[in-house]
Amino acid sequence: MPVYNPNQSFNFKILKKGPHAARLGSLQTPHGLIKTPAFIFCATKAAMKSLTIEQLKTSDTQIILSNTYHLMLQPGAESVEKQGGLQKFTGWHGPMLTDSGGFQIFSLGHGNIADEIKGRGMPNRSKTLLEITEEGARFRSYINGKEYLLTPAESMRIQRLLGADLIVVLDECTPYHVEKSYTQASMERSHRWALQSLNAYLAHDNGKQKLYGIVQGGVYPDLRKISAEFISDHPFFGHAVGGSLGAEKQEMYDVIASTMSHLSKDRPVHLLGIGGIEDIFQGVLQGIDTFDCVHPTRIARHGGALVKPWNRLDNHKREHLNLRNSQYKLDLNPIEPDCACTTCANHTRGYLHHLLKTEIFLGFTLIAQHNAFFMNNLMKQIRYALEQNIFLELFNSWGFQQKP
RNA sequence: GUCAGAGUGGCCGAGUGGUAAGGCGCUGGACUGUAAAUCCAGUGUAUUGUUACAGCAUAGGUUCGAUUCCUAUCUCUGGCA
Repeated sequence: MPVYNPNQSFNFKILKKGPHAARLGSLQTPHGLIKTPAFIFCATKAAMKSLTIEQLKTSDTQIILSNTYHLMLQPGAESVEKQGGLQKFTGWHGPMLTDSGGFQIFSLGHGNIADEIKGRGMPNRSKTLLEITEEGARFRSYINGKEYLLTPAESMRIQRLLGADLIVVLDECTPYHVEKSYTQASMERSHRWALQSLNAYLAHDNGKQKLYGIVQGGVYPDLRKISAEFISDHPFFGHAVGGSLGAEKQEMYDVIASTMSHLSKDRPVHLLGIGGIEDIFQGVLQGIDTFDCVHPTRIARHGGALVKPWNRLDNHKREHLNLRNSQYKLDLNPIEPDCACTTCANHTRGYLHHLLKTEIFLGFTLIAQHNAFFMNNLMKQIRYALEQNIFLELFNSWGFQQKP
């Protein structure tokens, strides 16, 4: 595990170029080196749900992220700062990223992504996003009802106190079901917020953090071009691709492709919120360097274990097994026979099924550990393939076809 | 033995002279910058389904109609012997 080195500055190197826009790289931070392409696990409230730091290390995790919004409400940014910053607070001494709260401007107003895309709204839950103005976003705390105004400068201040290596500008993650005119106006406001974030960041720059600018523009190629060029034109350390990526996978891949074609090529690029297996392959092919997603850890808590295509018994549409299903009750196989994780080494599907049915937390932990190992191993294989010039062979061997 | 109370779907548990609420369980599904160990749907039998037939311990009875009222029986719980 890398140790914090204040003299170690940031840099991003492209070590090798792969097919299409794919690239192998390294991202140096004061808390350690991240080999890219890499996956960032979500420890939103400064904790990986159901996994310990030790278990994260065991599965070769490189970097985790936490969230400005959640930590602002509880325990408060000052509290984390007084306790030594996120790394000391969590016990994770490797690289970290914090999200700006921009996604909560979406999720606390519209619910989760699937619900918004499918038009299901937010059943049984009142909106705690009160309004979005030029100044920022006003929220009502779901903990104590107190109102908060999150502005670009405030997000930068909080992220500075939290102390992650990589931080991102405040933006609005645009929904799918809005008019193009809304997406455009939102994008333009996010651009203004990006500059305010950048200025606030530069005013207090202490060399310990680097800032990512976020590309918006929804599913519209012309807006993505404008946004990508805007972000590229300003001195952000890295770029992130955010906002609505569409309702279907092909639409997402098209949005990523059009965005990437207009971004400057020398900075690290993060794809916000994406972590499906195929999505990662397609993203890498388009030049994405880092990904983050709640999916591997969330589905683990719902009984979902990630599996490679050749280990899926019947349903090839889904990238995981639902171990709650009765078909696994007496299954003596591990989640995957060819997996080297500790869960697969020691436990059968039948046992994991039992843990899920009896609601023993260990079940979530064991599946989450498999999923964490799976994701890190996937990225490892991708990096190896890029290094050995066999990325497309790997890509094809997993059953994916190049899109678009 | 006697007195009292109680028997409702796989389980718990409402309920009432007009055809059994809600949980749990079970079976699936969803989940992509985490208000998510959450949410959604189905769950007596037969048919794709409208529908048909069962059904509130068991057997009778009263009634247009009984899970509800009456009688007997069985079982359980508690008190007294």
